[in-house]
Amino acid sequence: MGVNMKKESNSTARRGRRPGPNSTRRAVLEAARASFAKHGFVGTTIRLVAAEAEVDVAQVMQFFRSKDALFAAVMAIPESALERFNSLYEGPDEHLGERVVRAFLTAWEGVIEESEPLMATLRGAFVNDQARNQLSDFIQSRLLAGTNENHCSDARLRTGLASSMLVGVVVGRRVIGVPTIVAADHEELIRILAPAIQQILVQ
Amino acid sequence: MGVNMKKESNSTARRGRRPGPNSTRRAVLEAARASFAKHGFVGTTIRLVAAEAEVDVAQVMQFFRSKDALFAAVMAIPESALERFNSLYEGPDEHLGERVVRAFLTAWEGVIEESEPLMATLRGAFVNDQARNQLSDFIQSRLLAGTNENHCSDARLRTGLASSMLVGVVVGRRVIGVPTIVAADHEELIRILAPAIQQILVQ
DNA sequence: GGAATATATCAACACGCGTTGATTTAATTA
DNA sequence: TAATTAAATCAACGCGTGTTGATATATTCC
Repeated sequence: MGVNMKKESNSTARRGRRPGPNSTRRAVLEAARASFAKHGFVGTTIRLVAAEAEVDVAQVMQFFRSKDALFAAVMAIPESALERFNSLYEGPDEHLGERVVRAFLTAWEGVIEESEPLMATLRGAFVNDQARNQLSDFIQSRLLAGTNENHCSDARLRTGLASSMLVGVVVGRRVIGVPTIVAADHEELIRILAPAIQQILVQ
Repeated sequence: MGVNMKKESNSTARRGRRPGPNSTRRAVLEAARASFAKHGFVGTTIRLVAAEAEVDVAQVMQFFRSKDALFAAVMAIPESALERFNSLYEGPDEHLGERVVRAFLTAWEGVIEESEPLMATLRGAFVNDQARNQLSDFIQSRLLAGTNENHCSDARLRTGLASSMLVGVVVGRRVIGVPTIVAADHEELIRILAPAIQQILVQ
């Protein structure tokens, strides 16, 4: 009784084929991440992900149990993106706005392993409840994670608004594709946005 | 030869039943507007729109030719919303930011006949090319329409960014539903956002 | 009345989707 | 070798979708 030990094997190790290098699973995950980031949740089909990863359709369902589970595996916000926001409040207060804008731009437009899950979450937030909650948490509390002051409701609102506005800039650049905003480079954006974010955050 | 004159009728008016009060068409349009605004383009099914309007499915396809055409008819940004932005530059410059924020909040959260097409366009921008272009134009040039100065590229970028950020706030409130941002009322938002938008617009 | 036209209803098509089951091949251990 | 287990492939199901055609019922003009 107790735990389910099959047969009389005295070894706890399971027998049979060990999981291989799992290169296929990773290929599926990367194809899915790219597709979810580019086409959104409903615009992504398992069949196309499978084709992109050069894998059978049923294989995708065997690794991940469903399309929702596959999406959940993709949109897990990577640690590297979260850590980017943890040390924002260290440093001179008069440059807080600039540090925040830089952190956002780097997270959303840096290496694809970091930005694609965020884009997938953003696009999915319009359709998928889990993505909506995750993005809500990100907007609400990412900028608050670095500070250890008492968060009066006004500070919570201010950080939430600053995050929303920067997400709006990302939407303008990478979803809607407003030409003028797309054409601007990071330093140009920082020069204009940093003072405004600064004003919102520190009153 | 010439124009197509049927029979020898000397009257250009067509015979047969004249279009009725068209109450059904309007009911379909209102149901579609609400659904596109609430559930987005892909989340809206013609069958549900027809059911909501208490109309047969094929009727919807008879009035509007396709789902895309129905969506196009819905997301036409109403004149009242556009006019809201035409007189923004009349008045003291030190209150420009406040006027802009007020115009956005009123357009996006005022009466549903005005805000629903905007919400439909916003949600559709993630899937539909036409909606994306329309929203891009709105973000790019709505704030510029009121001014008659020479638009240096810097001013175009600044107005585009201000619009994107305010769209981001709307996304946070009405799409993602960030609790703190949803809970804030208009005056609270204006108090925090107006100075930041002011700073972006007038440098 | 009778022709002409708009409005409304019914049933079905073709397609792509997520998902499932059966089956075969490959790798690992007793 | 033989058993065990994972990886991979094939074919299909059930469902909901946008869309279409045939058909019946009103309404308007000659």
